[in-house]
Amino acid sequence: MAWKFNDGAPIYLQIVNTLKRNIASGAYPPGSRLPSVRDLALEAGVNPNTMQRALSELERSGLVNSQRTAGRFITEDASALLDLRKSMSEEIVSEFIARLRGIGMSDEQILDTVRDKINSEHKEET
Amino acid sequence: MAWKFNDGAPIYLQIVNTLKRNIASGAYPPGSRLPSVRDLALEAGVNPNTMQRALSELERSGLVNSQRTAGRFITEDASALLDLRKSMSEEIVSEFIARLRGIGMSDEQILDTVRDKINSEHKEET
DNA sequence: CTTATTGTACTAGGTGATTAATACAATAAG
DNA sequence: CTTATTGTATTAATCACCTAGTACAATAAG
Repeated sequence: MAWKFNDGAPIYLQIVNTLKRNIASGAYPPGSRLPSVRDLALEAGVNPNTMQRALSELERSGLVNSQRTAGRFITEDASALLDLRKSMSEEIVSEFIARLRGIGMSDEQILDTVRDKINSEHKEET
Repeated sequence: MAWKFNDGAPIYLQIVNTLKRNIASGAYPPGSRLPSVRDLALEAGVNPNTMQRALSELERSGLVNSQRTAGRFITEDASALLDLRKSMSEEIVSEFIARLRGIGMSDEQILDTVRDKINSEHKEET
């Protein structure tokens, strides 16, 4: 089934984020082989060129490396993966706090909001 | 000085968000008059048409109303502003939690991360 | 060796976003 | 009344993104 592309941002950038997320979460383990460009494109429901472009971006960041005819592989570099995870959460948290402050919320309110949200979801155990 | 446009999302959508943020935070008080389309475009560093498009979007959501030649005004509807603030924070928090969960973080880790981030910033009082 | 698969490159076309340059009616301000 | 300002509409041109289709060299698999 095709992946979901929400905002108006370029699809290839959204794909990059999705792939990064899958790498950071371990869904694509270190050293594992990625599906081929064509298969990934089919899976995502986009043109192979678009997927190729997204993968080229990942290449530049060193998270994956391509071996001409054997396929693409996730880096074995454990520290790179730790860095990825850390930098991603850093960015996500910073952006989150900045956004809520931007609409006039205090730090206490921000923390409370997160706590409430998590707790309210845990209550929904029917 | 021109506004900052980060991601690859369409500028007019980013402008809509910026304006919503300014309304939600009270930077643009209820009933107050917005700068003209041309002035806002100049301030944001975009073409007047782009600003016009963003403002038309805001119009549809009922947050502002235009009076032909007198200018544009923020709605006086206090409840609409409360709703805006609430829905914006709802969306921001939901997206935030989903993102961190997406890279494999537990709810406890998420809460800790926010707490740490806020506390670490408070330490920086030279 | 033969063949299928892989990453990669290239051209072309369509679409939407953005800019540019005007133009106009309504009206607040003088 | 006259004038400047306002929101709004229109047309055209440019650019990035996306899709489509094709092609090629390298190599793993048979």
